[in-house]
Amino acid sequence: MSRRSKAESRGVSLPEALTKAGLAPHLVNLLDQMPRIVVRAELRRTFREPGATGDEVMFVRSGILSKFKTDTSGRRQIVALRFAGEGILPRSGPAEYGIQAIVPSDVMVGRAEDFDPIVDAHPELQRFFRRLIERNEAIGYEWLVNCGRRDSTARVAHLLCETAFRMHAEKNTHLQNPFTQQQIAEITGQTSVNVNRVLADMERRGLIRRSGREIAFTNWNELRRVGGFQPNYLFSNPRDVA
Amino acid sequence: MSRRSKAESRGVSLPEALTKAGLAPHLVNLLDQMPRIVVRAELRRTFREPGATGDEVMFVRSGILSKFKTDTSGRRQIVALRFAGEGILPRSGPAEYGIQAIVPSDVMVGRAEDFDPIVDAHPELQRFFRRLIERNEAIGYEWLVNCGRRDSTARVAHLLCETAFRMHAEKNTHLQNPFTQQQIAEITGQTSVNVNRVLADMERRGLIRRSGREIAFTNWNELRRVGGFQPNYLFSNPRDVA
DNA sequence: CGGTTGTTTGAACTGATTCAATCTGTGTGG
DNA sequence: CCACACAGATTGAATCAGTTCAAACAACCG
Repeated sequence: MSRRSKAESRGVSLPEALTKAGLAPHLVNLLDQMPRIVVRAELRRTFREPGATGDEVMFVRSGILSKFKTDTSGRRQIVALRFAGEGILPRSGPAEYGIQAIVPSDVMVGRAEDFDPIVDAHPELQRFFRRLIERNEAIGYEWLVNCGRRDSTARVAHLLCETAFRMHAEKNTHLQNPFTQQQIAEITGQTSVNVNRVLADMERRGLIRRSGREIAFTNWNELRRVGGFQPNYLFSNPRDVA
Repeated sequence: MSRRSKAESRGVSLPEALTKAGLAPHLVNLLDQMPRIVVRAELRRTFREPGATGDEVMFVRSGILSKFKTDTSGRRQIVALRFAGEGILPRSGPAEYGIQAIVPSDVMVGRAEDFDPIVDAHPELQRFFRRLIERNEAIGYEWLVNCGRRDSTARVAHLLCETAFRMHAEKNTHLQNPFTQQQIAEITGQTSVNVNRVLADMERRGLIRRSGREIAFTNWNELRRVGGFQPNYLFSNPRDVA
């Protein structure tokens, strides 16, 4: 029973997510009535290969998807994450990146040919999705700062803070950490060995406490400071910035 | 005479750029008739502060603009570039990044309130700008791979290749390098001291030859290989991929 | 139980930073 | 035309953060 309840109670429905993001009810309905299928993205299996055509809309009902690219020497870099309630818009050509699940995920997949006409017909929808795109752009820029300018501890700290925010971890006291250390390495541009040492160090310094995958934030403010985490960039709507 | 001809002959007109990017003539005209001003972005002066409202469209007539962010400890990271013929679309809220010129640049600035209604009214324009946005996204992802996964030599080599492409350097034989070593460092996430050593090393290895700011590609293929540069991500239109 | 995935640890090494000094080219004003 | 200022490029030495390689350990699952 526990597995089933986890997969479903944790899920985010499409209308729920769209409404919370500020979309008007009649437009929510319009999108909700689009034909689509629900696909399970399994662990350790590539969901979409790099180069796959981008003629799909995706919505993450539960779990987490990652976009990744692979260096010529085969080293993998995760370039974006999509948490439950977030999505991936269609592209006009093939995607340069692949898609893989971080944890087993339920993904709603619709066709671009159904999606695009609806959006074309409603300027309000265009503005809505433009805001989401802007948010993703802002996150990408922040990740570049993370990889380019922060040291290894700060990078991990920043990722933990961002993840807690995007997963709506309750009051930032603890986080059911979804990542393996290898995945943290692939996001923050380092090796899993070093991630391990960084996490151990953060625990020694009293920033977090770990038991299994669960991470307790024993000193949230200090963790934010260490990671240089300023959550402004995560709010797609200017109204939301406190 | 040489200075004047450089500033003007190198400039890219808006209709020229839009047409080349595949936009239909009547839509090119529509955008070209928008009210706008031309502003000179000076060197070493911030053109737009981080947090400035994003209610402007910009088009780079000549020169290069950079988007940058600053870490909490004050270290600067350049997160995107806009070469002549490229632009910056309006945003719904304040921008998280600042804008600064890499070299003195002429920028056409229009108002979002003039721009948005035109785009709203023409689905073809929406598709057009969506493709440009997708291209910028792809470049951002590639930069993440660069910072996260490649060593310092590869990062610089990759940047040089990308710059040669985006500046349409003739047949990839040489490049009027627009960057200071400090700027290369701010793009590739390292220190200017190391960039200096990397460039010297690349010259020693016969990949490039330098005289002043001019860089000659003495071994373009090897430079590409070292930088892991696969230019696919730079083509906004799938047709263009050779 | 055996197999697999992920975590932890150690030791050696290396790539990149830091700090500091020097050098070069260019533009400015006297 | 020279002196000076200034931005940028170059170099050296010391240090350090992060990688690499290798091995051991823990947890989980069929």
